[in-house]
Amino acid sequence: MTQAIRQTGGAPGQMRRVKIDDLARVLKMSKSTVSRALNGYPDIAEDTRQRVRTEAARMGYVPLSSAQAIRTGRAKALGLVLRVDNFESHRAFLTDFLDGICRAAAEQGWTLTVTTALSVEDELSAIRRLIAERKADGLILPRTRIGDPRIELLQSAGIPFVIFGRVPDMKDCSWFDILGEAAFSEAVAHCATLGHRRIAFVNGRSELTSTLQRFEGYKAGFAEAGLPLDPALIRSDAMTPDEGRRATEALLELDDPPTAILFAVDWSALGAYPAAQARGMEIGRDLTVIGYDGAPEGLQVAPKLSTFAVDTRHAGGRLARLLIEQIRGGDPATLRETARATFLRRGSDGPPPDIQRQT
Amino acid sequence: MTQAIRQTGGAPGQMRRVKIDDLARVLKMSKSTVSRALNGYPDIAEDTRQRVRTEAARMGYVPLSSAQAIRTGRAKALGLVLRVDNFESHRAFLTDFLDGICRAAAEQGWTLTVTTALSVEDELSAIRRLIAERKADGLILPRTRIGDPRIELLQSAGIPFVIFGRVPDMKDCSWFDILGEAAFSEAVAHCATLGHRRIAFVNGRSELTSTLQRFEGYKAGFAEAGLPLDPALIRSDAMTPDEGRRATEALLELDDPPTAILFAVDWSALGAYPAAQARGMEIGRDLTVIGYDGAPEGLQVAPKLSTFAVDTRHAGGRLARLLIEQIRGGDPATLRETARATFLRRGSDGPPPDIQRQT
DNA sequence: ACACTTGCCGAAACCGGTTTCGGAGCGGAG
DNA sequence: CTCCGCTCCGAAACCGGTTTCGGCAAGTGT
Repeated sequence: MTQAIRQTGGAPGQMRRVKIDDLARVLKMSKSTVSRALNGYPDIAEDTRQRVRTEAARMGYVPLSSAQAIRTGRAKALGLVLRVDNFESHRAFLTDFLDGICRAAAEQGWTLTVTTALSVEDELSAIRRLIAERKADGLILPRTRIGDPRIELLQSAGIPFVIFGRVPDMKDCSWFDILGEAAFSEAVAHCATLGHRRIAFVNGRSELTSTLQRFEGYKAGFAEAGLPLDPALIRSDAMTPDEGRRATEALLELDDPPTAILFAVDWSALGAYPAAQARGMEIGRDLTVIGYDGAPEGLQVAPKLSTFAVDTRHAGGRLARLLIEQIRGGDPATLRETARATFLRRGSDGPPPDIQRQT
Repeated sequence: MTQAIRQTGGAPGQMRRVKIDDLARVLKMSKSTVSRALNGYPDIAEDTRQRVRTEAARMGYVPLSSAQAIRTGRAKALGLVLRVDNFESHRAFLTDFLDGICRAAAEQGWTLTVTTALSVEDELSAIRRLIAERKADGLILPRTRIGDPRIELLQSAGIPFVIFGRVPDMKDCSWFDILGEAAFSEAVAHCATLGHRRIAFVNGRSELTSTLQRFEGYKAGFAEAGLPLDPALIRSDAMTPDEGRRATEALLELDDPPTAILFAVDWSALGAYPAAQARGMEIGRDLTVIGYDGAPEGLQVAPKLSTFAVDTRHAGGRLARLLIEQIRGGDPATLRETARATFLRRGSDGPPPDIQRQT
């Protein structure tokens, strides 16, 4: 790969950029021909196109994206606004997620512009700024909430966007999502097969759409297993280990406590460990715990946390591709994809104590 | 704040952008006057400037950054390439770091373009791409390594950059850094004051410049305290809990084991907990452990990890400001800043067992 | 009253690309 | 031989800003 050729008489450090006029001059062609050749216009002879391509590569020509942007209206940049106020949230998955987006974007010559926000208003104004300056041609919306204001904003502004999650009654929305409901009905089925009958559920923050879906899966699992649903075994709004611990304690103090607890979030499932330990219970033997997310922290506890792993990198990649497709004119309603979380059975689940005694 | 006024006869959803010509027409001025008024040129009457400013705000005019970029050569974007291969690395600090950068950048109307990389070559080519397309006017380099190839690349390309860390003999480099050496000499002094004499040090990945600096601080602390340095008490390349655990085990198996262990990285300090537990030792009483980073995971263990907290958000903010300053023409050699980590005394440190018995 | 600044603004060039439009050159049909 | 259509390319307009340059009007000195 011989590229980035040293410029003629440039100063040693500060070598000048190769621009399209330079390329055209060397090729003895007009710059319009060069541009059209590079951009795949059909009215350019294949032979000419090849000559342009190779010379461009030899001279290390890279079009200035901002110059293209002004005419094409596309900055070839994706936008991502991260909420950093809810202290935990992404963290563990963030690098994977970003990597997935960036790789997929880079493949097509796109980049990612990120911004952070501390509140809803902050988030919306960040989005507005991004699109006003055209720092992004479209947006990826993580953590969709019920009645998400970002969606309304973007739809009314006519800006392409794709959401990580699903919104129920929303037309003209593109999305990628992990089927949380499938995971939790599978989790219930798994526990039922092991012999559990009292299976609790500790859900996450209730304004998120994913929370709703996971709960649906939990209920569907009970229906399929033919088990009765007990409202006392259902908690929500636990996102942290601390909240998970308190939820676990409350559940274990019931007259008829659960033998298995399903957590919508790994991070809160970690709170079950100190709670169980405090009561002299051993997780995996006296109490089954299953999480969701595939957080690496689940490997640091003993026994290791059984969980439904989400391929966040893959999700990021798919989201980026869907969004680019949409920006290029694809119909949002057809740009939808889902994937399943994969169950990682590790040490924190097993048959309930009464079954164990029988054997 | 009445902004984003509805356009004249635009379609309901797709309202048109206000461009500088629109603004000029409404103001009955030439667009060059408008531009110069907005950009603070001195040859514009103050009265005119005010009229332009208020009308711009009223109409919700935001200049198209890519259009400005083509003439000014500045995209008003900072670049950040994240290494995501070394599985841990940023993670816990990433959102804070990003937030710091984004807030500081946004204050001045700048944005952040991020890319990920899985290897050194990947990293360098990502940087090249960013600057070739001018997706970034300058770069922030986190995690500086000894003989960092990114620095050479950027210096020879004449691209502004600022490093999070310090490089010893490097001229014309701008940086922000936390004084790791100060933290570790303080840590040694703290332990010595508590009565410890055998104070071990478990350092991080040896190719990082910060690793070197923390070790310098450790040595300086011994010199100041008048204690003898024992090479047997010094380990390195521990970045994960697992590596931290193994290092701790090795240290505790010495004939004359340490009574305190200083870790260059919180994440590896967490490994001391299972190691101590396995030997029936209680951290904070039988063994003093002090970390560095201020990772939130340190709050999830018992006793809570004493550590030197780094304000990563602040670091990001300062880095962004220094870089913008440099892009605007500031001299890199003068754009340098450092800050100190603050010791958070929690539960994992205390006097050594022999002292405790005496009292 | 006259030249000479000075303050302030408009016209036009420019940045680096993309896209429209028209036309030269050529082959085949009539 | 002419006319037509097709292929392929160049000239020029264009995108939305910034910056240079020059000129008009008012103010100043004499």
